[in-house]
Amino acid sequence: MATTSDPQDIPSRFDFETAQNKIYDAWQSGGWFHAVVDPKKKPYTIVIPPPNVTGALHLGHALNNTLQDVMIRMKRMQGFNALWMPGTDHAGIATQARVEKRIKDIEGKSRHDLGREELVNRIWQWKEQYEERILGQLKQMGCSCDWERTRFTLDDTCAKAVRKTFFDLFQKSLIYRGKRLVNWDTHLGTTVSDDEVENKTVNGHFWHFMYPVVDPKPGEPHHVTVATTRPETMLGDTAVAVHPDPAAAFSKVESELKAKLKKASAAEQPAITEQIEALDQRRAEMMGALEILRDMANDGRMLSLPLMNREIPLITDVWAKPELGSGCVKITPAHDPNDYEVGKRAGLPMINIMSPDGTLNAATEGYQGLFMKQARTKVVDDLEALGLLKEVEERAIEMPVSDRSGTPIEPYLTDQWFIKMDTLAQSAMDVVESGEVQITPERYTKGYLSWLGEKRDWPISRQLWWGHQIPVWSKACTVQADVDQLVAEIEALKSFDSALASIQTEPSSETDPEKRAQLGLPDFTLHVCVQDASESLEQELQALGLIREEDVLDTWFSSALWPHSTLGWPEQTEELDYFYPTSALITSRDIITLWVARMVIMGLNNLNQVPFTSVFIHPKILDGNGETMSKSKGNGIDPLDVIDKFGADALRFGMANLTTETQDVRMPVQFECPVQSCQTSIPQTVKNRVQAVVECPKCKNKFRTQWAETEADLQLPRGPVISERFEVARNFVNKLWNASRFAMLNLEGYQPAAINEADLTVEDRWILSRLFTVSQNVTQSLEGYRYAEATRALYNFAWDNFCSFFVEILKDRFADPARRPHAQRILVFALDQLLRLLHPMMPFVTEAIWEQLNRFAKVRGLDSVEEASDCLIGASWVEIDEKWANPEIETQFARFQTVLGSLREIRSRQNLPPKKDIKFSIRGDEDYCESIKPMAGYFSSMASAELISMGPQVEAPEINALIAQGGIEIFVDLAGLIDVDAEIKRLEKEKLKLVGNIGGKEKKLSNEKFVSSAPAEIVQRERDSLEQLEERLAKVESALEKFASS
RNA sequence: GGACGAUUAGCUCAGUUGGCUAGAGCGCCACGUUGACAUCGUGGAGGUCGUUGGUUCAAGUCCAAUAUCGUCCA
Repeated sequence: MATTSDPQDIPSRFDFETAQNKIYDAWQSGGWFHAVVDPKKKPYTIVIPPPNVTGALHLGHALNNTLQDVMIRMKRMQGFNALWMPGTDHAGIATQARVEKRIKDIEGKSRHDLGREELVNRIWQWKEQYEERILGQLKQMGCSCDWERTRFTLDDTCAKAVRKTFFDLFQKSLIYRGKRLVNWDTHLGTTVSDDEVENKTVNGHFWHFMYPVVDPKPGEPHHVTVATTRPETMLGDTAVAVHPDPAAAFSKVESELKAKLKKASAAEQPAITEQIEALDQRRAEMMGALEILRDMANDGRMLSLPLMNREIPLITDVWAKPELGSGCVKITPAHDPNDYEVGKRAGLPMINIMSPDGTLNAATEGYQGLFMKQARTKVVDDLEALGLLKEVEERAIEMPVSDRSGTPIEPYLTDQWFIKMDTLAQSAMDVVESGEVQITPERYTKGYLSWLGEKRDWPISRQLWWGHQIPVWSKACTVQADVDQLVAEIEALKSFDSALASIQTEPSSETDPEKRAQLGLPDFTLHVCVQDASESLEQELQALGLIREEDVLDTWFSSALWPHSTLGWPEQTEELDYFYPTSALITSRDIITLWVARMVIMGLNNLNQVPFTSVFIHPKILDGNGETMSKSKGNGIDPLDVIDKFGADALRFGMANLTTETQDVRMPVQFECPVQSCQTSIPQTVKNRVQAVVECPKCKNKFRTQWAETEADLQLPRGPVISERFEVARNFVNKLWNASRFAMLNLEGYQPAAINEADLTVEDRWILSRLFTVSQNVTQSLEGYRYAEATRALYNFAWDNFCSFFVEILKDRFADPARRPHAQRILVFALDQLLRLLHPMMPFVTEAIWEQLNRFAKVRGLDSVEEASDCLIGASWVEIDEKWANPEIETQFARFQTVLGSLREIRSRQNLPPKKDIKFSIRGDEDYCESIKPMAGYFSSMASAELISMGPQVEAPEINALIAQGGIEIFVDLAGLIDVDAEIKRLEKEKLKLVGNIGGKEKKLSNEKFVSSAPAEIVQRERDSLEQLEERLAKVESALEKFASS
């Protein structure tokens, strides 16, 4: 940014590196980001989707935050009290896993070596470091967040909201504790939610085992065969199931296959027919045996579970599929979701065979201490030794894997806290169905509704240390009398207050009293939930022997409160009153259910008001291969690298430019050679993106990537990963900068004054009319989240209208002292408006130009002049009076553009140097010529062409080049210049094209149906167009004849 | 298995309620640099709109199948 007042010193490139920090500081010190409650203004609020403190921001964040800032800046300029609430998320499991791994890698210590307090301390240190980095990245991008309000999902304000909410739901009995089969991450030692589990297809085996039948009767088999992909779970088997009605099951499968066959295409049919035949054969072979097994089950026959010397029943259950395997299925209720359901239906015991660390527990006798994988080998070997292994099949199996640690998930039966979802989910469905909350693009509402529609209870406890610890103190009570006594004791406590503490009794999950007695299980567990951190009550409860729940809450619990917790809830702050509900939520689609739905639920529960009225779901950025970008793949782009190379404005404009409604976007990425003199772009491939060191194919120097680890590799310079897709935007920034530079260079002697409408030239009216259209378009597009449309409108206007025509025309006018003052005023006004429109997308360069414009033309305007605001960020949004919309002027200007284009084309095809002056004439009707007249002078300045005559009777020069279009003919006098061959070639080509077009039109118009059915105006348009084409053809033909005869 | 999206120029993408010769940027070709900009200017080449059927006077656009890719859910 030039600080001198001499416009000559403005550099021809925008120095964004220097400008960005300076401008950002100025915005901050100007207090532009801080929104204070002001009843006189309308609020506009966005809460940031808080980035996880797990690591630095990636390009997806850059996109997400750009879109928010664009909206906030526009609304701010429109006069709204715009608040963008920033903050970060503690991201429970993700962050803890990350820090634990780091400590393990560097110090070789586990979390248990450190202890809870120390580990949490370490994570706080990590958080401080990454939060600073993340917020720094947002600032570099130009985000205008209200930093004074920055929140963290684990800070005191959020903690208060969490405890209040938990207490409220607990009191309403919407939170409960229960035994459930959960996804267990053995590496991290915690439950993970379904959403944190990824299913992978891997090559595995399908083992067939034989379980001996106890005392088989004559005619009954001595063994039952079961098959499994997880042999080790057999140690926890409590039954084997067979279908209660095999015949019915077979017919059902058969009729399904037949139905499918009917619908199937010819290509698919043979395969299905084959399946039906196989089924028939199988039925014939197996039906008898299955029926015997079914009868045995009904008769209460027992099986002997090998290795464990336990007897387990043969039962009937529909989960057993006669069409698969042996038709029998082993049931392990504590370690498989489907078996769990069977176990519940049949009232089977549920034997947990695993410890939290993933080793087998005492229930497995000889297998205790082995990891599941080791146990698998041993179980298979042992069964084989007993002669009970029948067969091993190779097979692709689905394996659930933890997102966070990459270890296989073990289904595990354990006590967890849940939120009951039925009424809560319904409330969140209602507000979307009624349109109170609107999701854009609309198609995402379907997923939102169907997910909520399942109303699955939400498991909220996590066996972690990093997070909000569950505020519940519990104690087991052997019998009811104990419960009553304990409740009385609690209620008698000095600090007890029924408004602040709520009591729940949880009956044992073991419903059989005898078994409870046998296993020494209590009848009840008493839970006390304490609303606010109250040291005295907590101590008194502990004195009574109650122990605080060690688990923490799912990280999404605190995120769900984000729109109101950040505004101070549960305190009734004036901010909450004023800024809530927020206006828009802008986020990515993968967290619609995890986050968006839950915010709606919690907002409604806590405030009886939706958290936001509009949700925009933006696209995802994929790499050139269509894969999602991620650091673990090596195809991730650091927004800071893009900013370094192209500037923050280019990053932002580029991001907005690819935000269309329908599509995810592919962004091919490259390494950039870090050698200053080289900077070659090296396309990323699946191969080179995982290498630690890459060699530049051009300069042969090596550079390191994110994978570099060895001392030697780390010595190499780093090669950033960038994408050339930001070049367009960078060039656009530069174009704007230079057009503005042109303006500054021509503002000497500028005198502000209102513009007299009568003085406006055609091009002035044209640019005003365009400005009106574009500003409308941009405003409407952005308000509908159609960012790409807005960028296109701005790009085309700024480049094609403003720079290529308006500024070019002004060059001529600036040369004339009489016309200069007016030209200056209109240019200053147009630039002023353009800057405002571009500011939300490209805040830095527009602010830099604004500052210069203020230096040379602080007072400006159209109908009246006034002093412009010091900062563009605080300027008002563009509102052009509709009176300037002028279609006639746009048509008139288009004629000028056509003539100019024709001249350039002739020049190009005749190979005439740009500076070579030419003379030309136009033959056309009066009206046309009249409309060209005011701009006739610009043909000289813009095409070095002099208009020598114009009118209906103009004679063609003896030797000429011709272009006929739009009902006129343009003749360029080429005496002594002409390249006849080029001219003939060109004319013939045009003739060919015209003949083709005319043929098409004639055919269309001779079609009786078209003429009679199509709207009259469409038919007329076709007729006019045909007439014009024919006219043009006649002119081209006569020109050709002339060359032929000469 | 279900839901949703995509398929248009070599590449990345636009294309409103069906209606003039389907657009842009990059890349490519030709020409051009002594005052806004070579991160530029001027001109040009390049597309049977995935495939097949249907509706219509008229289909890139609507409908139905189908193929391929992607995302989410099971």
